[in-house]
Amino acid sequence: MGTGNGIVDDVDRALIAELQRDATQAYATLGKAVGLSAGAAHDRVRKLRERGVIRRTTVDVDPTALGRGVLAFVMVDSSAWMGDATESFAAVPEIQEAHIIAGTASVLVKVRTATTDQLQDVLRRLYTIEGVSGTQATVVLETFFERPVRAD
Amino acid sequence: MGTGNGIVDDVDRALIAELQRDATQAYATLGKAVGLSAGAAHDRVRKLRERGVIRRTTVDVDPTALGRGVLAFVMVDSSAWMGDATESFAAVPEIQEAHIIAGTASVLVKVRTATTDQLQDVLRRLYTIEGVSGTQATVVLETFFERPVRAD
DNA sequence: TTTGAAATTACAACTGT
DNA sequence: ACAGTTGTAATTTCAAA
Repeated sequence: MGTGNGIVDDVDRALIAELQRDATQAYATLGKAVGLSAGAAHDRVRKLRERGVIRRTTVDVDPTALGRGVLAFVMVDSSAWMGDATESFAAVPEIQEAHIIAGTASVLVKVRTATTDQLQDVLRRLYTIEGVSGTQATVVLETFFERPVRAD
Repeated sequence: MGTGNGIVDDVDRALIAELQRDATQAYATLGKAVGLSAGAAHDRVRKLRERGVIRRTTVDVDPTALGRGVLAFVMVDSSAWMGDATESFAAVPEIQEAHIIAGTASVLVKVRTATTDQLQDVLRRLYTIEGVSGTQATVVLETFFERPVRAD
């Protein structure tokens, strides 16, 4: 069960850490950083992708530059089981993450909007999801940091 | 003030959306997807990087495969101003994100550990940060989705 | 599984429009 | 600001250990 098929050794972890830092670097550079030839580094990274350890190569953007300067976390209380409400939350583009949480029957969502007015509008739309009985929004004043999952 | 220097037009947004989906694709492919030549696409992406709109190219990993299968959000209450406690939180490797939030003097952190025992240990270490007076941990049972910031 | 080399392909800079 | 060209550099495949 789970995705954890196969073993991720220390070299794999070092490769992943390097790729998290900069996925544009050449395999020769990458290999040198972990003590491997370019070809060997290429092979291991390919396998990490095949096995799903590396899910994708992507870019990190500045949310403010894209008009998503307001960040908030919203607790969504519900009167029913929300286990298969994925699509309902995914349909709201401003929602970046959605998690089912322990405790009360709730979903925790991470929301990014341009303004607080738009945040309010997202809350309104959350109430249209079946089973949703309440929301508690927490607005972020300053982000200390957001970083990749530690690989080592 | 802010990072939002210059304009991000619709073509830039389309480029970013494509790169978020797959940053390994060639500039020729990327250009075709948005109706640009390879060189023009390359030019615009370079400028987006220079301006800091694109912060870095990185890889998304499966947390479980790296032994970070337990996800929790922790509200950290404090008796003092936490405005310059960045380093204290950054020093805890299991903390993936840390944000100052409105309302009470608090920090919201996103934590990933292998086990709930390790989560407990992180909570213990949080209490060693000066000014921290309490924590409320919320464990995630299931993640619906985690996706990039919407570019369009 | 790694290395090393060869063929393919993409990158990155320049020029012209 | 975009397209086309070109030299340079990287990727990717393959044979061999």
